Amino acid sequence: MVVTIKDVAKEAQVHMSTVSRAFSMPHRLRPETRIKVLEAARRLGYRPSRVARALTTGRTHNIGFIVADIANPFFPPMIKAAEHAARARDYHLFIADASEDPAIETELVGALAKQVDGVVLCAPRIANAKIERLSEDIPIALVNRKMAGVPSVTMDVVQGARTAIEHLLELGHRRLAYVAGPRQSWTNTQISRTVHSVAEDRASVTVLGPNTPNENAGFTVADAIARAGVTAVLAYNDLLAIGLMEGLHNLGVDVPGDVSVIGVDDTVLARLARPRLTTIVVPTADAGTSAVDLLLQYTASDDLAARTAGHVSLPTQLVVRDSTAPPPNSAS
Amino acid sequence: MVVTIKDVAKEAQVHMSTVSRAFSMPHRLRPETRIKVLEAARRLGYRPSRVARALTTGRTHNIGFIVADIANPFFPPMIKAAEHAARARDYHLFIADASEDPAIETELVGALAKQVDGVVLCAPRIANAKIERLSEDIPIALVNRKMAGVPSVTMDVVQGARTAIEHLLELGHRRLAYVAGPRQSWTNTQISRTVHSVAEDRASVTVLGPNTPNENAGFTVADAIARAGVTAVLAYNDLLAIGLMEGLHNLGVDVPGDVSVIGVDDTVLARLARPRLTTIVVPTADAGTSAVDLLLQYTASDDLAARTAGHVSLPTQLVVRDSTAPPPNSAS
DNA sequence: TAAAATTACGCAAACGATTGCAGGGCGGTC
DNA sequence: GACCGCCCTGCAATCGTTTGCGTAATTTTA
Repeated sequence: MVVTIKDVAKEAQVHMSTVSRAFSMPHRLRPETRIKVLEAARRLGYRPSRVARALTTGRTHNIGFIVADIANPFFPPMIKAAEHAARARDYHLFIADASEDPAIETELVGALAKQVDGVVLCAPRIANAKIERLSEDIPIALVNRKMAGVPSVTMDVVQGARTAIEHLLELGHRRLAYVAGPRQSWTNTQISRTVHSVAEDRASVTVLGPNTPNENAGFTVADAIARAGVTAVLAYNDLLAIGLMEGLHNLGVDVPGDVSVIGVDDTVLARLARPRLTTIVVPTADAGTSAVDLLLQYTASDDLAARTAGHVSLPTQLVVRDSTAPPPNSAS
Repeated sequence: MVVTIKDVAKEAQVHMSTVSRAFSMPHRLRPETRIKVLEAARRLGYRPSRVARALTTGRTHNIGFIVADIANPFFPPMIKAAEHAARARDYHLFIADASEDPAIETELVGALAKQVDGVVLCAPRIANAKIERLSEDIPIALVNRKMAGVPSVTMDVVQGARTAIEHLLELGHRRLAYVAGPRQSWTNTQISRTVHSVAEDRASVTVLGPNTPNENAGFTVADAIARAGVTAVLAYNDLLAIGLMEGLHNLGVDVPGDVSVIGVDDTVLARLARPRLTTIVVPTADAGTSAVDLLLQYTASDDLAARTAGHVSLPTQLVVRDSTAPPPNSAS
């Protein structure tokens, strides 16, 4: 029913191995036989079986791509870019959604391991130690996490958070809050540290969290923010920030009149929200592309000892919109 | 390096075939040997190779999932649901992004065909005839397209569009516009027809398009809308609607004061946009789940003749928010 | 033009599982 | 107590490629 290499061999009156070579090492064939084979293949509509090929070569030409939550608008552009990059190199992408759960995440790399050449973990929620262990079984590349010996791409959120806080300080804010994300998130740690170190003795900072990074959690935390007596807040991501803004609006707290809000990611939502959200732009698409590049580059060398784990750090920047303003009584 | 069925066989002192059976047909084994094997497998950390298994059985336990544009917020919830549904049945998902291009879409199913048991085409942009041809090579399930002999799930957008238009008519609008989506989109055809048939002699309807279904296109079309002298518009999807609203705002046209706008999909964006977008809610997640269910059910029977292509139609409904109001001089 | 070097291609053994077939052991029946 | 049948497990072919090895064919070199 399906046409195999053997059919092509018969059609072209050569041996299977010659057909195989016509595809994988064309230059080792006499031009006329190569043409004869390719012609026969075309005639029969032959497509090599990637499965069979994978079995002998040990390379599936597939990549696993695990994200915390596909529905979080932070990820789709990254997935899209990664998928295109992979395809350009004749790779295909398995997508899996870990539902923000470390256990599922771990399980997923195990499940995928046998049918991919490597997996990229996006914003992983699992511990470094476990990643280390997993990466002994299968090449792993990380997005938004940094680990020695593991290829990774991070977004320089420290830089972004620094300018964000400086922005708030310049506006005159002295009582800040950080609405934290998931505890296991590397980005969360980075931002949190930066907020503290930049504010230092120039402003107080209250931390609220950890939170699941979605709008609901943001909405819920609004109450605590209102009571915390802060005039500005940086949220772990846009989703939390937007939920928070809704929550505050709901409580009659004006943004940015009473409280300024800054998000992170610059997802589509940020421009749309009212007030338009001041946020930190992160290059998600670039991250997706770089991640598959690094992974492929890492898996390229066959002897494991020689493997070199590249790292790339992507710049971020603050985009000021309408959700930030001077604190309430700064005019008085 | 990797542990194979042979290693387990040696460890458990049985033949490979016994190991194989311990997994695929446990009941055919004496309990003690089964335990012995499973125990050995566990000790060695054995995981069957899905690749090798695929080669003999002919079933990869993978599904291809092709969407027009991952970055369109319409798709992520669908992908997420589909991925979860697939995983629950021990299937994995290949995601591919066709970039709204029929040629790429066709190419993708070809590329994926050899390593999946079937592919679901979401909101396909390719012609029926071609789908028909493709589905001879590989089982296909459709989302938002209906074809005899091909499993499919559609969202009853006719129902949704009807109520949307009725809503506008009730508000008093008499000059309507439909901002069309991609020509090849089945949904687009459905909506367009419905708009005409419902409006009929109760209102005029201008069609603008086709358009690529993104915000940019919506923004661009604003000018034409402003000039068309219409008081209400239904857009092919939320993206177009939101872009249009921005464009109108930019031209000093008030929504909904001067022009009412309705979208389709109820993506996250609809609630966030200002004014909040009146739109047609479509059950994307259900569609994702149903699609893989139908596909798997379709591929279940081995003899092709007996295959039966199921179809499910999912209900939609209008959610009225702030982007619709009576036409301008209805008060005068 | 014969020997040497190279090239082109066939042969067959993998890769890691599944599965129809068959044989050995054991219990039940007459 | 011999025979029949079932249950359990081993044997080996198979899925569709790749690839090291060898040999025949061709080209290069002297």
